[in-house]
Order: sequence, then structure tokens, then C-alpha cells
Amino acid sequence: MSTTTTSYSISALAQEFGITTRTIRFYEDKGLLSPERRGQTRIYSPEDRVRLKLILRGKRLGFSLDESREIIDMYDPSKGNVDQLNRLLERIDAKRQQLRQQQRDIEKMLAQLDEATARTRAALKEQTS
Amino acid sequence: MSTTTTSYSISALAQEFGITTRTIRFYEDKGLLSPERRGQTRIYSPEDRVRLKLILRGKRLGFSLDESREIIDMYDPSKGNVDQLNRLLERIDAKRQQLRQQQRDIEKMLAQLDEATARTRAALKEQTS
DNA sequence: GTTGACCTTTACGTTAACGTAAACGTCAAT
DNA sequence: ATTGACGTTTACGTTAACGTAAAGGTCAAC
Repeated sequence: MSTTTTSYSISALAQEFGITTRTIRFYEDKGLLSPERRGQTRIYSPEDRVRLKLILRGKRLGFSLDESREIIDMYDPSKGNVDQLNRLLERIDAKRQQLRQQQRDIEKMLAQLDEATARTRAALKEQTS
Repeated sequence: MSTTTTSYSISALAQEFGITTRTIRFYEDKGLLSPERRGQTRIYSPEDRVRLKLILRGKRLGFSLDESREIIDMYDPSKGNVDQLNRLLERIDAKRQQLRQQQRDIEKMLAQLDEATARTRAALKEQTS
């Protein structure tokens, strides 16, 4: 059995995702990441990288860091009694509905953009005539 | 020919959309709304209402007010020479791609939530056994 | 041994999107 | 004529999500 342990430096991750190291440290400060340390230096695992990816995905959807943290934590329901697990199921469902709302919003906006394109093309024809 | 002119007070709109009057005035301050006035009092037209709806839709998608303004303005390409109209077409396309990215992000997140639900249900079975 | 490329912490600064309060005007109802 | 419900402006306060130094530590390369 062989195990290959990939790891990343903070600047490597920053470059890959087009963010600054400040941002990554900020996420750690907010409890969204907790990389290991070799001395003072942060060492990021593939799992850390995945978490960062999820954070940035949430960001693209307009989620706050608190929301992203919530969603990430949903993936691991290790802790909790029956009551807490049931509440978790509700929160998951709430997020699902929010995402469905966003889907509807996107559909409408895309339709609006199609309209905008048509109008702009029409305006162009006016100009060129 | 008959014309019915519907209008809204600021508090009526605030209540309908679940926001505060402060927020509506703030949007006006930022140039996103420009209602008529009867004396000092603001009078909102159906078009103003639509604009407000678009702003809030953008907000749900994580857009800044500047972005929402841009999108709203795209709908009316009245002003502009050929060059500006072409640039407008490009910006519209950019927004479209951004929305498509968001669609992909939502798909992945929904899948992630399904996983989370499954895991939570499994954890519940453990507890109940 | 010093330069350069990394890393670190600490801390003050900035922007967006409002919240919150103060102080005031208007107008219908009691 | 005063209360209450609405409207107004002005202005300071707040939070999130970083940006931007400053000051310093490490370590390989020249």
C-alpha cells in the first residue's frame, strides 16, 4: 500500500484560484480553513483545497462566508443527536429552496438578456441603415 | 381610450417586498430609482416597481447595486453609437456567461446537498437503531 | 554575507449596503 | 388642538470582506 500526500503552499493556492494570500488567511481567521503547520508556515492538504473551492463557489453565488461555512459543515453530520440531525435536514432543505429560487431568477435574467440583445441588434440596424 | 395610472407609496412598496423605506431611498440615492414627486412625497409608477423587482432579483443572485444597475440599463439601448452598441453586446454576453457559471455552481451545490441529506439520514438511522 | 523569494503576525484603512436615530412637515381623525 | 400615521432630510453607526502597509523570520542562491 502506497500513500502519496499532496500539499500546497498558500501562494500556490492563491495563484491557482486567482485570490490573494490575505484572503486565504482571512478565511482561516473566520474558521473556514485550518491548515496544518510546519513551524509557522501553513501547509494545505487536498481537503483544504476542496474547502477553498467550495467557499469560492459560494462566493460566486452571493453567499456570505457564514453561509458557505454552514453549507460546508452540512457535508459532515458526524456530531449531533436526533434533534440536531432533524434540524440539519430542515436547514439543508431551506438551502435547496434558496438555490431553486436562484435558478428561477437566473432563468428570468437570461430571458431579459436575450431581450436586451435583440433590442441592441435592432438599434444597430437603425444606425447602419 | 382610457388610461388607468396605478401608483405606489414608498411604504406600500416596502411592505410588498419586505424591505424598509430606507432601503428604497438608498436605491434612489444610488441612481437606481427616480420616482416622481407630489410635493416632497415620492410617487412610484409601475415601471419603478419593476425596476425595484429587478434590483431585488439581482440581490438574490449576489449582484452589487452597480451590477444590477448595469443589467437594468441594458434593457434600453436607446443611447449610443455603433461602437457603444457593440460594447453593450459584449457586456450582455459577459453577463450571460456569468449567469451560466452560476447555473453550474448551483447544480453542483444541489448535488452536494443531496449527498448531505443522504448522510444525515444515515446518521439518523444509526441513532435510532 | 547579502540578496531575493517566500513565509509570518499585527493593525489600521476601505467600500458596500444599509440601520438607526433625530428633527421636522402634513393631514385626517378624535 | 392633539394624537397618530405617514412622509421628508441629514447624518452618524455598523458589518462583511477583504486591501494595504509595516516589521520581521527563514532559507537557498550567488
